[in-house]
Amino acid sequence: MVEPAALEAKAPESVSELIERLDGIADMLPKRLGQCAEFLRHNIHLVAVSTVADLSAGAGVQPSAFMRFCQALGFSGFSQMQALFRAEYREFRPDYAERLSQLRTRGGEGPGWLAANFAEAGHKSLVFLMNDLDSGKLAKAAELLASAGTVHLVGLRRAFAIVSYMGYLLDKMQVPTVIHRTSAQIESDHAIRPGDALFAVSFKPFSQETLSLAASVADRGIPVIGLSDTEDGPLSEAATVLLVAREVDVGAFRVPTAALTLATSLAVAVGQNRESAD
Amino acid sequence: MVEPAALEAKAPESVSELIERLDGIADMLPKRLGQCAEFLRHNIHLVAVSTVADLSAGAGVQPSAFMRFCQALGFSGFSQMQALFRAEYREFRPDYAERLSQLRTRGGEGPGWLAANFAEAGHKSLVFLMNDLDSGKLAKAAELLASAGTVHLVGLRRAFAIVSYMGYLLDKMQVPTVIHRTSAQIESDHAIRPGDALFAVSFKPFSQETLSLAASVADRGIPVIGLSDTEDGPLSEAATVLLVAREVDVGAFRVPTAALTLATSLAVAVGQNRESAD
DNA sequence: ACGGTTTTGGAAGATTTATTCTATTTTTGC
DNA sequence: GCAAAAATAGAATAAATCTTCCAAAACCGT
Repeated sequence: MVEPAALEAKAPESVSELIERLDGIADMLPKRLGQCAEFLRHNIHLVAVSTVADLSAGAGVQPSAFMRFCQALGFSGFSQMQALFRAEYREFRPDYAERLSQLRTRGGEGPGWLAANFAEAGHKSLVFLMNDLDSGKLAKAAELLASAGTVHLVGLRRAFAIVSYMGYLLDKMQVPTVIHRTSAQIESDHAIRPGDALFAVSFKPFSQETLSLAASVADRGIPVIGLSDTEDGPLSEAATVLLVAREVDVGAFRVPTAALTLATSLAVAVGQNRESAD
Repeated sequence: MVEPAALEAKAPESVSELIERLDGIADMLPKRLGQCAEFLRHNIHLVAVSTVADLSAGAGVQPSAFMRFCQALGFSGFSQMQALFRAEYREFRPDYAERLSQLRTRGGEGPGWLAANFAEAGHKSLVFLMNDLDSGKLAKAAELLASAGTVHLVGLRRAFAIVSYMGYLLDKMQVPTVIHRTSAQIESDHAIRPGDALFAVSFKPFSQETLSLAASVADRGIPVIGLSDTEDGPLSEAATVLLVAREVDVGAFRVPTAALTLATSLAVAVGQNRESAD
């Protein structure tokens, strides 16, 4: 490889910059260096805590190849690249770990300890969300809801909080929205008309009412967007698009962090889609 | 220092275990080793990405002192201790960074990008929560709610999702609970009686209805536990205990991740307090 | 204040880890 | 299919990092 001196002259100064460059040159990299790029793409977080030997082994190349890869990225060597990741790491979690471990060890019970556990579970849930998220599905869901006349929301028990927050957001963005099954049985299913869409939220153990509403609406050919904590639950049959948000439990309890994050993203996307359509 | 051979024989096998041992021996450590312990307590997250030279400099001691410190903890040396942290690091963020950066760099808009931003904001909110959390206040709040006859909840607009999830949890744990201001104005403030307690949630811009309910209840000498996104808002006057959960915004929007996590912790703590009181 | 014990600082030694070099293989252009 | 260029593997070298050692200092009980 001939290095285009002018172009690669300076090393990336942040991880984002690095990834940008990585994507830029990934296609024109020779075989072994390509392996390095591929491996890095999927294991970029390992750089901060690994040696070249580890990483090159992971990528299935010789240490020297990985070395050349670092230089192709514009670094003087591996160490300079690693320094970037270590710096970012130090910044990203100021002293959360400290706080967490203090709360965790001091006693091992009490509300503070609980909060620490829920917070840690929340972190993990968000990680899972980002790993599993199918942004194509999310985009499709946003599209369906954006083109609906009225957005109908349904979700009971633990799912109700999700639905109510989504209702709040949609209303704030002036999207016509109705939350179903709140007070008694007043809201008739017939309020959901062709041209509308239904957003149904249900987690294990599924609430029969939500499922049957989703099923009957789907039968009438109206789009149903589902949100659940599993791919293959009963919602998957009725739903045109099924979004999944797994949560990490703390004992018998959970905070629906991932679901709420996903639902909020969806609501905002719907609002933006509508706006640009006007 | 004489090492009590039998006791310190084996090295900690997890970070929690390490911290436990650290707290156990912290008091009986000589000066320099004590400095190491103190520094580690506050910068424990640095171990994964630093050298002994870095850490010993941070603690203000010689590298050899830090070395002895590691051994006092039961490790063969610094490397063994560091391996622990690196292993935990690898687990804790599987490949979230990868996912995030992919979504972040690919395009820079669309629902997937939104979700990535909200997820990142969620992480930060949880970090702030753990840093700012006053576990004494949280315990006090749990105590007040646990000793109340009926727990009354109020929160409108964006706060309603928090309140409804908390209501769900408390109900599930058989704590007598009422959510106020849902359907019309039917629920009279007079339903809140001496011996009860009110949990009021309100974020900027504050909802007048929530505030006035909280104020009138507080006037009658009934405990009010507040949850807000700021320390010095109008809720601080009425509230016996005020909990704070700051959230990181994404543009004009936010996911109430921290507030929901805090509220859930509180609800579970209340449930546990009640149970043990029965 | 003294002798024994513990702790410390600094430097020397051992080990791991990063980096470079070169012969060999693979690819590329013609 | 051949020559030139590029890329690679593996070993050799250089650098950094960890670890041990020991003389000097601080501490402690008497």
